[in-house]
Amino acid sequence: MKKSKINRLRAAGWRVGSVREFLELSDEDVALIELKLAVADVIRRTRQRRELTQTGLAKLIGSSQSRVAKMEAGDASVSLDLMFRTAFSLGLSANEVSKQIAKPRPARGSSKKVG
Amino acid sequence: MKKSKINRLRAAGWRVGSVREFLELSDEDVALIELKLAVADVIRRTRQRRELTQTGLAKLIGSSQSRVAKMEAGDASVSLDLMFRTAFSLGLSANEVSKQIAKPRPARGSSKKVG
DNA sequence: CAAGAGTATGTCGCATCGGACATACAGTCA
DNA sequence: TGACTGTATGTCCGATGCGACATACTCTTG
Repeated sequence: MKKSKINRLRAAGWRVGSVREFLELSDEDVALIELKLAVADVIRRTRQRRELTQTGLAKLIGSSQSRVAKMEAGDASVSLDLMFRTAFSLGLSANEVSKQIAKPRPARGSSKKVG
Repeated sequence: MKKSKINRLRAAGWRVGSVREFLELSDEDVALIELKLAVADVIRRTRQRRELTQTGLAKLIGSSQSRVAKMEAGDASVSLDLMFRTAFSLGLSANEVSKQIAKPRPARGSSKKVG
């Protein structure tokens, strides 16, 4: 295993910095992961705003609910290509996605703190 | 063949709209292709600004010159993941990439006109 | 012209991605 | 409690991406 579990960790509230040395992650890897997580968040929020279920979105993009779930979880098995394509299917433009990403999101998951 | 040749066409100076009906391209596909082409441009310009050859950049990202060439050509065999990772390796941040993309680039390739 | 540097194109084998399916988990309602 | 809806997780296998290599093209320099 190398980057198969990173997203899980990060999604669970870990600060990336804390696992970076432990796993072998380059700066670019970290940046890419954070980008994916940001896009994942945009997708989830947009889907919810559109009042779509994961299943509904899956149908919209010609995929399955599990893919959507993984996508929103920032799972390593999902590419940026699929994420952006999905965002576009939700009616977002590239610029809109960019703006949503730039904007700091309200720190979800405040429970599992890290020392 | 479906989307294997699109980039070539587009890169050769075609307006995407003109081939859209001919090939079976959804709006999302088109948006994704344009995004890739935009990122490709950012990469090329940044590489040149850093006075790197494609071979040099390839070494930098642990890949080969041919990959870099395809990447900058917006070839369909290159993922957004690789492109962003490359942009990050060049020292760009996600926001910097976004800004570069937003900014309209100066219409490269004025030779092979269409129509 | 030759030689070299830089870039482009095509292909191959292996690794990863993606849709599908099964199944588990979390909430809600009666 | 059971039934139902929505979400998460794990796995399979066909499809696609990637590094590598060969090779061709484009310039420049001599």
